[in-house]
Amino acid sequence: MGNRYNFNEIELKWQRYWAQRGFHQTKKDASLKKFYCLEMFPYPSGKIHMGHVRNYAIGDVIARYKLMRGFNVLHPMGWDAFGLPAENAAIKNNVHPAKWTYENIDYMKRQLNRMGLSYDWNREVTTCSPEYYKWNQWFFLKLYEMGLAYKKASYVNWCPSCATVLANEQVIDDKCWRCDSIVSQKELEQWFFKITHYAEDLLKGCDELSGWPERVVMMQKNWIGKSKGVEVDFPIVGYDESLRIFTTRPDTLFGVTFMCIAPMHPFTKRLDINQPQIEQIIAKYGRMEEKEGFFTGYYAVNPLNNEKVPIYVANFVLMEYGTGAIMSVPAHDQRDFEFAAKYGIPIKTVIIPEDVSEDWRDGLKAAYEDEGILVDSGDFSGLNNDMAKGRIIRYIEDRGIGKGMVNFKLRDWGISRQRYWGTPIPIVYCKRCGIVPVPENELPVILPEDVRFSGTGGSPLLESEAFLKVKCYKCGGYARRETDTMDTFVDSSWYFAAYCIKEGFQDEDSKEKTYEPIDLKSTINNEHSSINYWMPVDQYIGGIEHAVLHLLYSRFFTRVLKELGINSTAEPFLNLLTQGMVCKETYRCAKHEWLFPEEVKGSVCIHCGGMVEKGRTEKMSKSRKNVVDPDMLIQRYGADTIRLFALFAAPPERDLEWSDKGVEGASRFLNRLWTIVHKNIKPFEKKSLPENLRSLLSSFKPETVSLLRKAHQTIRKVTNDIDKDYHFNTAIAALMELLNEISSFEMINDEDRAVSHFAVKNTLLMIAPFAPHIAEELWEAIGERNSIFQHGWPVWDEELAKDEDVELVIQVNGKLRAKLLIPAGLSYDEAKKIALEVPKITEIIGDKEIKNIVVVKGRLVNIVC
RNA sequence: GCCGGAGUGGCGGAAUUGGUAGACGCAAGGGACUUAAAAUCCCUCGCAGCUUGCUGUGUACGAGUUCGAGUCUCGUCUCCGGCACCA
Repeated sequence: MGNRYNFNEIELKWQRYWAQRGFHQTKKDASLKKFYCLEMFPYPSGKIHMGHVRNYAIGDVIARYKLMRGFNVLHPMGWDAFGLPAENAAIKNNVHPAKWTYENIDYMKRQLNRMGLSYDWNREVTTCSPEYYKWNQWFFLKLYEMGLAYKKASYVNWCPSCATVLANEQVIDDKCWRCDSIVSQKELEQWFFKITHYAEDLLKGCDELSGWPERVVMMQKNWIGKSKGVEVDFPIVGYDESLRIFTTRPDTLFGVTFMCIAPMHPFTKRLDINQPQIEQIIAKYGRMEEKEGFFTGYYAVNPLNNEKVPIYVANFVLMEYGTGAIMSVPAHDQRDFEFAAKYGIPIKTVIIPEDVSEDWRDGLKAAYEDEGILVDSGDFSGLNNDMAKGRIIRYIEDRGIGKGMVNFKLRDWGISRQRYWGTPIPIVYCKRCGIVPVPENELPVILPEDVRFSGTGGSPLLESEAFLKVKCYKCGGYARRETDTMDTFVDSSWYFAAYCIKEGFQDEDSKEKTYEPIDLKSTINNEHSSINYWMPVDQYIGGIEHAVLHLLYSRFFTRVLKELGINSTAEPFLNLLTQGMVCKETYRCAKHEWLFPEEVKGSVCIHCGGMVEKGRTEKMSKSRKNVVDPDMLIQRYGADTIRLFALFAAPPERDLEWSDKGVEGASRFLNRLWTIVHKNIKPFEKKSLPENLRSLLSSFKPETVSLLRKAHQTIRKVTNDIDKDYHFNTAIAALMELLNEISSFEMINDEDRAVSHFAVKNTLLMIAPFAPHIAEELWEAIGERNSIFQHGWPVWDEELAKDEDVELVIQVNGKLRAKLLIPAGLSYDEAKKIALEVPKITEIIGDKEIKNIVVVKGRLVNIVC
């Protein structure tokens, strides 16, 4: 590697330079245009992985670019530091979660700095520190006051392996999102945040998320899941009560042939119903393979046509949605159809297709769920079913047997976790006073450190007498502390606001005073607060895996912030970039499962000699043995190369296939840049372009003009590519093209040297956000004094970027037949004339009659004959 | 099943409002330098055919609109992602 540049030396040099000068700190001047660039903060698991590298490289380019564009840039970083792995490590290695976590943070912070990321570390937040989680507790109290935090007994998702409760969002295919264990149902007393209070608003807000990827917005909408319908009461025969159901299909009410209630519906306990059968259904809950149920022995009356219909218990009816009871219309609902077929329940058609020519009534094989005309539906017969919906709802409301209703799939957010390493919930239980919140001035409730980690399940907090025993804040009597901690998603639901405030004052008039690092209280009703200055986040960057969980919770919390008068906007993230995964090819052998590439010789497993099958490229993961270690790469190629490759190999939102050879390519490019600049440092001493450049242009040799033009075109292209959807890959490609032209350019006279210098200077400026260290170093080498980032982003001259000659494409009947260079700006008629004079074209046309000639100015002529 | 997104060389990927398909990079082949290798530099590179410069063909498949379609419309297939008994 003889003449390669010493990246290690220069990268450390500039990292020191930036750090010593506080280069990445924000300016405390509220009159400046701000740009808040945020990447999802990592969980301090030990080391950073390639996904982090990609995420943070993308964010760093944006932050540095905006800095060069003159924005006051907030680019912070922190640690999502509470969570289960720390506790598991404690059990396994007998090390306290705090120690484990902070050591990991130290290591990872060094790694991030080694990448040359432009973070303002003064604003670093660590969620497991009391200065941070105090405010989680403060939020809890506020939500409790607002009636948005409450406790209730409910069936919850229970992961037996993690010994904790999971939110609905954390259950994937009936399995724990973290450990893949089958999740069961367990009845527990839990704290909930009433996110459903904002269901309508969160849904409406989706329309404002124009800076988000469409599919993420769609996923949020689906998750909130609004449906409009009607609730109707069906009187139970021989009983003084009604069964209330919810339906979105009031138009099918006349086709009801049975009813279904959830196994956990209150009626199943109140009425005399076969309990063992219910138990059986509940046991299989969550893992049901087919529709099952049984007849309760009771009947209900359809209030619309007074028909008597049987009531079933059915496993597919959810207690948590609607009323926990449904009307069943097998003719027009596939699910009901299957249930009816299985249990021999009659099917009654009430909607027929408008085109009745087919035999719609005979041998129905599936439910008819499309539009049509109502039949056998009393006064509503003959109506279009869609129109009938509204009328039937009105009829129901007029008769007082039900009312129009909106339902959401979104459930309240269960935040209780039976774990140690999280924020203690600031509540005590008093025999006399019941649930008593910890008063605000007693915060934070500190997580005790002197606990043991046995690993036998259950929270270690239960064993800490000092923590557990407490005086009631109301009556002074004996009380017990809540031992559950909060879901760690609470921590990440507002950290973006914490960054804003960590540094304190924004301007002198502000009444905001930061007596402690994150004082949310001081910002209440202060429109000049730093939160209001920096929020919302202008660009948020992270993985698609948070499309519902974290992003939805953050939107919820930001609404609470707004209600508290802390923040003035309801939406936290203006623009969202969801970067793709980092993938790599995999290898597997029949005996030894997944293999590291080193374990494959030729196409044979080195352990057993068996044939190795090349697996698909998959997301890098330890289990697939296809990870590459960022430390190793930085050691071998330097941070600039890794960053450049991660940005060049694919557009940010797409998956990136890792390629060792591709990294070599990026490295080659930077080395080429290095040698070309160094080769030319002497000639560059004669450097400035003449003032009257344009008038001199005609005296320059064509190559010189061409390089000048290329430089201006590249500035235009790179700027547009970054501004428009962050197309870094094509921006880098354009810079490569420019460097190719610079390298083949021969300098003969002073103006050549000046133009070449101009091209190099701008190449460095444009490469700076991508590969900041080498850019700084070469910037210095060509004689510039200040940091390259203090220089503004280059601007192009539209005149100089204009092509002199353009290639005119001549088509005959849409087929490419000739190309020739013509001066730019020729008129239609001139272009036409030139095209018709090309010998080859006249030959092709021959004596055919020309029917039409289409001219696209400066591009092509199409002769139709 | 429903809702999204995507299909372009050996590979990653480029292609403004429809206007030269394959930018840039990787891999491959050839050459220069070298005792040799590495590094570097130069040339070739969608496929097929031959007269080596041209002709034909080509963006998952089939139609259509258009002077002209990777791009627009309809249909089909495949892949990926999300939701999945939500009444």
